[in-house]
Amino acid sequence: MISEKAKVSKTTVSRFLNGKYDFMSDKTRERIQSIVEDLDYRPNHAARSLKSKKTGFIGMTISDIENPFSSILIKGVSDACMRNEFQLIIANADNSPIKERRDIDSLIDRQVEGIVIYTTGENNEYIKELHEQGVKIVIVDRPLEKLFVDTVTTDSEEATAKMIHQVYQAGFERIAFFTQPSNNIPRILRHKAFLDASKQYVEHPEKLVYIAKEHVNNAEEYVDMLKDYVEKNKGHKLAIFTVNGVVMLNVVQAMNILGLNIPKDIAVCGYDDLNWTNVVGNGISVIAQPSYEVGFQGAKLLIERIKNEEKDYVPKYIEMTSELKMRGSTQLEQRPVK
Amino acid sequence: MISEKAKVSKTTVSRFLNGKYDFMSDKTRERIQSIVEDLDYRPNHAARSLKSKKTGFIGMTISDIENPFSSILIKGVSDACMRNEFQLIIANADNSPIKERRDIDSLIDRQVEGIVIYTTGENNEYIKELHEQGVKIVIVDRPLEKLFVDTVTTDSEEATAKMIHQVYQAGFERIAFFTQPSNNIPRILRHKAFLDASKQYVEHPEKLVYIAKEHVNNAEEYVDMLKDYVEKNKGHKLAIFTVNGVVMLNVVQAMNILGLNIPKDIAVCGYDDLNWTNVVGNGISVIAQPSYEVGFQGAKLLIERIKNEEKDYVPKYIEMTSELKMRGSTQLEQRPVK
DNA sequence: GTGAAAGCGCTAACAG
DNA sequence: CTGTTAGCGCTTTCAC
Repeated sequence: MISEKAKVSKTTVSRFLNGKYDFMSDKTRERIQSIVEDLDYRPNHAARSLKSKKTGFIGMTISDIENPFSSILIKGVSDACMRNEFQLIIANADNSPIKERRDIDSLIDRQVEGIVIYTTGENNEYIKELHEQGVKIVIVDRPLEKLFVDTVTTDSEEATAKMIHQVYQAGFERIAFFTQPSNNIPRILRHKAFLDASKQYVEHPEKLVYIAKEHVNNAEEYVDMLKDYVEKNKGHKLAIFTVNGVVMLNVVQAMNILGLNIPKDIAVCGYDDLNWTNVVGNGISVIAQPSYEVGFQGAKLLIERIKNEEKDYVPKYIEMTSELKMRGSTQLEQRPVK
Repeated sequence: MISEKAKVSKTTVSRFLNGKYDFMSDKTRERIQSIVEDLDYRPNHAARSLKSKKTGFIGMTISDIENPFSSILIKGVSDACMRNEFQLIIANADNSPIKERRDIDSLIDRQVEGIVIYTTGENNEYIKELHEQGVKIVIVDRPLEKLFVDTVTTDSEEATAKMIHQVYQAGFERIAFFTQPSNNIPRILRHKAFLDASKQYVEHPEKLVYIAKEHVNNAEEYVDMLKDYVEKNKGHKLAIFTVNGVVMLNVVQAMNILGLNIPKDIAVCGYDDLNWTNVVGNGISVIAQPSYEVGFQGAKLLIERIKNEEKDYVPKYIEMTSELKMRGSTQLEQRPVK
């Protein structure tokens, strides 16, 4: 098509399209250029991929796209892809490990050159298998149990410990840990950090752990846990640490239902730094994870792996630092209103 | 590969892979089947696309993926795609019309079979051009000025009017409209609906319109607007209607800074039903848009268009009904705490 | 029922 | 500097 009009071979056109201008005269280049622009010509990606074995696709599986946490992570990944001329394909696992597996398969079918996995946490074996088969993978945010593959995550243990210490030292006498089942590493780490950090302030921190059901926004369940906590710890200055943003929202909601005030009745702190947290009460103290950076660095790492095929793979582990944003919710004295 | 092992031609294998079992004996079918399973064989999508002209890709551009509103819309689109065996490719325009254009181009380059556009609102001409060139497009959430192409959206005018009426009738004497520049249709519609509905309750509703800058979370700007509103309307029961969730968050934040109480000092209502809105104060009254459905129906419509090529294109316009969720923020008397 | 052959649109090796 | 040739992995005619 182009080649005919320009009276050159398609090889030359191909060269032009790939920017190999050294291999042709200026005149040829200009001639092709004008025709390409004239026709607004778009090379066919499928054909290109077929021949070159490079699709320019990167896949990403998301444990739950509805989680507000996900969007900023996606943005980081997406930006890193764009900058390197990769096109991102996203698959939403909807919190289902089965769907996650299917998603990964489907991405591989599409010949993605690498996969960014924000995992449900229950496909470790399968991911390992794929990695060993040579599928390029990077794990973001939620590490796998064994670090056999590149991973970018945040410092759950340190950040959690720091927050617990700060809140105890602010004068609160009990901190409860509101969490969900420990089916992924960050939760396990945060749980552990909570117990470790707490034991120097209270006798039985494990009694202060409340585990809510996963994937359910059940106000009642939280109301019950809250009641239990208040009852068993009467006469003390209470606080709650939430394992993630979903739990935090539920806790705040349950407190509203019970007419409990933050922080007068119970202080609240924890993950994540969602945009509403500085709008509730006098602001909730939160741990802000560098999610954009996690996504961006993760994808960058993956792209490096794709570009530089190395013989001996040594998995990289990058842990990014979270920031504590201390706000009104963890002060003993409530900030005067007005 | 497969064909060798099964001692049949690749034609037959191809037939098998495409489920054309009528064209082969049971024995052949079984033989191929077992080999395919053995080798865990995955057909190459690029090659398939090249020949068949069907990539099985659907593209989607998002005006701003960080907007919490986007994720649920994406989910709807994604689900509809999955169900029809399309793979979704997402591109984030980051609120930039220029990037949006590039994204669309890039998707077309990838030979997507159709594009779902959640537009920044400033590429109408270009979208029209593409549509006329035969690119399959569906517009979701934010309609274009002229409805020349399939569109799925919500009933902005009706919902806004309803909310305004309800709040005035609840006894509030002024409702301010906090918005952003009218660079997309829903905002224009909501603005219009606000003015229309308000004029039977106040003299100059246009004086109650406050336009914040776009894309900026500038607490100060909102604080200033808020002060202005309070000052100019002293002695009245005040309310605010927000054009979207971003504005709502900013308004609530600014009220916090000023120490203003919802709804005692000012009632707040508007778009959108973000998960935190029932956790602030006694809950904020909101308009809940059926975003998932908009995404799902939009993609479904697009897929129908892809599957049934028709001669004369008559654009469809689907308007879905939003739900008003009335909560504590618009009650004259504050619900007693505790 | 099955296969041979052609070709989708492109890139890469080799030749000139 | 440029073109010829082969072929990526699949589908699709057409022939047997």
